[in-house]
Amino acid sequence: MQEERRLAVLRAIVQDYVETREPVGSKTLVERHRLGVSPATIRNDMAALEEEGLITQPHTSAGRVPTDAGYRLFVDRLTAIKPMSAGERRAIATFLDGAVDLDDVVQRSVRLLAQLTHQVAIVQYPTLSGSTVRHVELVAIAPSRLLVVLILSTGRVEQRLVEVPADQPAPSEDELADLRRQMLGLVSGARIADAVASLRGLPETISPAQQEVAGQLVEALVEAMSDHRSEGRVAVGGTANLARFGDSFDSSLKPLLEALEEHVVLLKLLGEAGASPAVTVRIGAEGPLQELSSTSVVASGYGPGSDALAALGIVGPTRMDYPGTIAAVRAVARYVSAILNET
Amino acid sequence: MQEERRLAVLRAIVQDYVETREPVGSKTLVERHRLGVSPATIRNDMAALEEEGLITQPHTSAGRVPTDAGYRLFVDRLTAIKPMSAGERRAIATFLDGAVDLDDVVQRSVRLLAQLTHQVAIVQYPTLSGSTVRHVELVAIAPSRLLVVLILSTGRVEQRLVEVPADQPAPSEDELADLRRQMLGLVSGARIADAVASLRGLPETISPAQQEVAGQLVEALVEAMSDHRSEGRVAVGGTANLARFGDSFDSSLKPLLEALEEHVVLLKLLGEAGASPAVTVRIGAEGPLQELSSTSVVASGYGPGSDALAALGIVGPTRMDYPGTIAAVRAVARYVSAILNET
DNA sequence: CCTGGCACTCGTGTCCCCTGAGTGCCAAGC
DNA sequence: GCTTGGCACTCAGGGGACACGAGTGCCAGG
Repeated sequence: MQEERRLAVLRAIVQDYVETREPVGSKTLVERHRLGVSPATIRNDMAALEEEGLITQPHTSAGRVPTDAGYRLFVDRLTAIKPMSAGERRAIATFLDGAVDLDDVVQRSVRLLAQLTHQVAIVQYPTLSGSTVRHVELVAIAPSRLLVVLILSTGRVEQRLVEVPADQPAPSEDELADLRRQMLGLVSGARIADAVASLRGLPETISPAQQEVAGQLVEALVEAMSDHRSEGRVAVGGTANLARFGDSFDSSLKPLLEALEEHVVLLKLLGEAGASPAVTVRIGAEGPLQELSSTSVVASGYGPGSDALAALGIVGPTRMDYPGTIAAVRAVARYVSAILNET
Repeated sequence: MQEERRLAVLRAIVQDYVETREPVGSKTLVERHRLGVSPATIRNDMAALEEEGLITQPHTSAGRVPTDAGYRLFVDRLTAIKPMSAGERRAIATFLDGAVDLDDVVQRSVRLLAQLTHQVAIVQYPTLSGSTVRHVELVAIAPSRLLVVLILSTGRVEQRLVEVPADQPAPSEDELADLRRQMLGLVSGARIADAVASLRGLPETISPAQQEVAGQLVEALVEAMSDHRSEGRVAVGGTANLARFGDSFDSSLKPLLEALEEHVVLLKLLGEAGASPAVTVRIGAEGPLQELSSTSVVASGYGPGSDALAALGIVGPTRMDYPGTIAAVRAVARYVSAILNET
């Protein structure tokens, strides 16, 4: 009974604090929320909540502020994710549907997320490892210059140039076509990880004269498949929203800006969110970086199919609108996944 | 005679102000620089410099601060660009030489610039329009699916997928090879702008049966050539350096962050710098954006050949170390140009 | 033309006080 | 047993008074 009201008080504190950015006192609380009791009662509840470590007061004569644990409880139990309005859904859909290719999808998603949440948005490019091979093409650009093209199920196209060494015979059109057929047979439709394994064995089955060249081609293809750069690539947007950070400027802005430059760090921030299509919330010091202990991360996996391919999300102050943010992240993740499924 | 000393005073003021970030007074000036005269004399000079609009005092009882015009004069006449040290040159060279492709060159350049200047670095991807066509390739991925590959002198590879409509006959291998030969004849080695013009006339010379497909292929090629996205793409780095901005945080940080998100705005900032391989300095309100009136831009064109292809540079507070920054921007532009020339 | 001296300005830091928001606790009431 | 009004207490933040000192402009003498 009182327990219920206490949680209601916590919810009210979180909501008010997020909105006003100021420690919230017992009096203003009863004024703004219909709690049906007097300030004195609220004070008792607050004392209890503080005892439990859910709220704290910056200084003696100030109101209360949620702790990380307070936000945690709020997120886990006190909030129903408010669904996006029809208008918002439509806006998301039309905005993302205009994308022409994978890169465009990612870039639009970042903008969209930043705009919806008013936070810094991060979108990881879909990793190759989870996707499958749609097509492989070999092209002789010049007698001794071969272009290897790899097309993946995500729509990504990778290409590599291969130079045939001067002391090697350049493969003929027919030989090339044959090689291509063999490659396709091995990898078409296969997942990247499997494709790499199959390819490794290919050169041995080829006529010795062409083994050298085939080896090089396979090498290029494997490299394209395990391309580290696109594997770890992320897009960042909405950094201008940092200007609203306000107070915690000096203390947390610099490490955050530094983190945003380092894609590796960002991937660490998104963390295991990429593993599942559910929204993950990391509050304050729960995150992997102690420098960012006053920021939270709301992230979700996305990708075609039910197991996520990559992650997207936002970074913001612990004092953020969690329900709205979670809803936005979830919505964008779903729409992007849907789009990736179509193509 | 006095005129000379006045300029020396201006130089000293700029140097001290940049270093200390505080208005500089007559007394500290004679202490730090061997000007050989007394503070009173300096005061007279300062009054004259202020009369000319080169310096100003924030408030009556404070020292002097350079105006935009003061910085301008300093940059134009009072500073010899200090050459980079041998160590720095070597560091630049080795850092950039490790790049594997064009994107990598650009990304490394951004990091390098940011690190050298401690400012926010901007590097424009080389525009296509100035480069020439090295090769065109047509590949039938499936009977009704053609891949158009365009390779440019800058090393950039663009590709487009073309679907042959169901009601059209798919071109045979021979027809495709023939079409490719014709295309190559028209555009190989040509500048993008010319190539686009030549291609437009191609379909008319083709047998009517294939005109439709040829037209689509030409369309895809033209689109790849005038790809707006890569045309205007820029890389940004070193935003963490914004944290050092210090005082002018609130006023100029937000617009700057916003500008950094908008690539179009960044291109405007770099401005005509891309037109020539010389270093351009834009101080404060000289720039195109009044919101950024307290920031300066130091930029330079770069690219293979003597006429620049794209621009790179840095954005920072008007109060910056111009000689060092100019030297760094120039050095990086030259090295990047050299690398583009090699490949 | 330079220099030392001098009066003047004014931003900044410090101390102090006051106000008001907010609390904790207690005794009375439902 | 929870709730409530009352009350004393704490303390951050704002505002005024004040001294300090950096820096200036001007003037008269070298």
